[in-house]
Amino acid sequence: MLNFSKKLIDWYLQNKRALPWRTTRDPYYIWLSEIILQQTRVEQGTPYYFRFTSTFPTIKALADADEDTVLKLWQGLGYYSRARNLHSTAKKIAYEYDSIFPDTYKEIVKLKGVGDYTASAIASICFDEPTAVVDGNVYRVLSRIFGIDTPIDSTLGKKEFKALAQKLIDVRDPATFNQAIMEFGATQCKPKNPYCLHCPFNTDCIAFQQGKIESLPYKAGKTKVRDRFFNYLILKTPSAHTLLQKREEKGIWQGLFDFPLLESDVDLEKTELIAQLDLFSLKGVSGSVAFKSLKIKSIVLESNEPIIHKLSHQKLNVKFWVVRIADTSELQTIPIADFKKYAVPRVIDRFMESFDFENY
DNA sequence: AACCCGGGGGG
DNA sequence: CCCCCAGGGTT
Repeated sequence: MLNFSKKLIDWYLQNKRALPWRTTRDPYYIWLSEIILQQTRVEQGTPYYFRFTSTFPTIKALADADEDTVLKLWQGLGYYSRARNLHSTAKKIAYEYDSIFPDTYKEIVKLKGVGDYTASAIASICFDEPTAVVDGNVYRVLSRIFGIDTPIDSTLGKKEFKALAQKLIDVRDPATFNQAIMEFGATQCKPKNPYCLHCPFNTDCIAFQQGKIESLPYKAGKTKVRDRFFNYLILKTPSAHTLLQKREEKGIWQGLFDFPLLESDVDLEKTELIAQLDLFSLKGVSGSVAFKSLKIKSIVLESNEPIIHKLSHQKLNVKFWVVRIADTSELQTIPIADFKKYAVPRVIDRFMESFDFENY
């Protein structure tokens, strides 16, 4: 096509949104925005961008924070490894690179939590390096305009689209080109109901000409969702304390806190739960503590129906059980009033918003 | 190559 | 209900 880049950039200059990170080329802010925006819509990520830039105005401020503080600020955004890698990389840049952000794609892509897309975005936007970004928007725009049906979730597809984007990029202004193609995908060449009728490419676009807009981009993979059954035990002592435990192991919500969790293969009734509690243990002050060894006063299921919490590839069936126990020195309990200081999964935060600890 | 990792919103 | 979002890491 003749002058793809010029058409695209002309469209962009007329239609771009005023986004907060578009007022700077400081690699710290661009990097931060890119990490926040991974698999995340602009509207969802923007409040977090403001939160982070105001709490941590410099990369050193971020580096010097506790990981728990960073995770708390990230709470609710999901994909928490992004926050852990963000913090780890901030420390590295602050203390090994004297707070100087690396300035080439080759060096940037080595950073933890930074892949091909993010490195290309930072290198082009901050340092004018002509390396093409390929995100979900770019797949959509290129697959449609050029009529490419190679699966975007295949190795071949990734290579093919990267090469095409790299061929098309405007080496005179890669920063604008990269942002333009993403903006175009986000607001014009949308997944559903794109604005084809007044699209600057509608005479070129193969998908539009052939009526294939709905079927492109093509994805081969199918994500299968597995069912899990979570029983959270909300301990309550006479002094209004409860127990939160940090999730250290790999898996969902690593680094966040939650209540003692008994996972089962199926949904449990109260008698079944009590049977399984025989073998259940908690993280205690010194080693694990058998649930049986506690002085149980009552166990009450908070709501009859499990709360359904959907993740991309898991369907969580969550029940909250309130367990009144006697005071014990075996457990490092916290005042329930301190709950809000901890980074917790969304499903727990939401539950606690409408839960009255006093009633039990 | 396949799988894992959150949460929200649009249609 | 399904799909997608300024993807990256691990196995």
